[in-house]
Amino acid sequence: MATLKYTRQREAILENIKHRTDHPTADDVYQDVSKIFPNISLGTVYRNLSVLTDLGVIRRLSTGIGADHYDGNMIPHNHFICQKCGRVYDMEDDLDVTEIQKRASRHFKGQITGCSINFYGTCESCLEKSQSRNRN
Amino acid sequence: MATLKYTRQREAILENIKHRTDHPTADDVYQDVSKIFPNISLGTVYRNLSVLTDLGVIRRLSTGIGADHYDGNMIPHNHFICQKCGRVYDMEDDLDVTEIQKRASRHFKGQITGCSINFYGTCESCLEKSQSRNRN
DNA sequence: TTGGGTGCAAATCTTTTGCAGGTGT
DNA sequence: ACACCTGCAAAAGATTTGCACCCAA
Repeated sequence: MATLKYTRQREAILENIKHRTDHPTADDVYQDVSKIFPNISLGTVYRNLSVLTDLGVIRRLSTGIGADHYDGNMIPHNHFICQKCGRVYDMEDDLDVTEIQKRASRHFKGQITGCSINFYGTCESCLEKSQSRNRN
Repeated sequence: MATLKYTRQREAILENIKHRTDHPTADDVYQDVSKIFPNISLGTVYRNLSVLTDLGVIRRLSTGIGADHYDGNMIPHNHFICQKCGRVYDMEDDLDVTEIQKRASRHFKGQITGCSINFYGTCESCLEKSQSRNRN
């Protein structure tokens, strides 16, 4: 099997994701890491994001709006996706995904390894924007 | 505002989605509807799937694996997404999304209009396939 | 030394869009 | 007639991949 090999690029990418809380896209990470490695390529970023996701070190969030986002916070939590601006927010709910997953497994013949709960709507920031537009 | 106008293409697309239970992609629908309208274009299928989704007549499912899928069943239910084959399955769980959404709204300043719960893993069919491979 | 990793560019896949002509209402 | 819709094709956006060179182990 393939043995992972250390690279400064991969470290920088992981560092970047772990140290930010805004759920960046691959391109967001690329923009940031380019400041340290001006020659890094977007392909390398994509490859490493996939590797890190497969390792379970970071989490990929498919929002259904534009590019996938990535989350360095592996403590189980759910997300809100703004359908106006596409931004991803952490939810502070009391949903125990582990328990939900266990219950769902009882009625299902396949193997369930994960569960994600996404909320959709308009974020506070976008609500305010449309309110000020309506005042005109 | 734009008033909807009847077209045979749109009817055929809606018919197709409503009468199948396999959560087709835009291209799946295109393949099927092409049998009735050989000249229909993929663009028309995409446009109509968006219109119907916006109307709330069908539901768009973003799986994070390849193309979006569509669901003609508007009775609230959740989905399982096989990470091996990308297929989408209906879940028969007892999760009350309305209640979950209401509870989440209490801790959130934006406006929540929807919630989707996705389960991930390997479906029964793909489990069997990998079992038979291991016997070799 | 060698197999994984990188940068670059091309390719792929999915979805959107501009436009000219067609069609419900 | 007037919008809305369609087919076609090109464009756009996101992600993957082939390849030659590089580098950590």
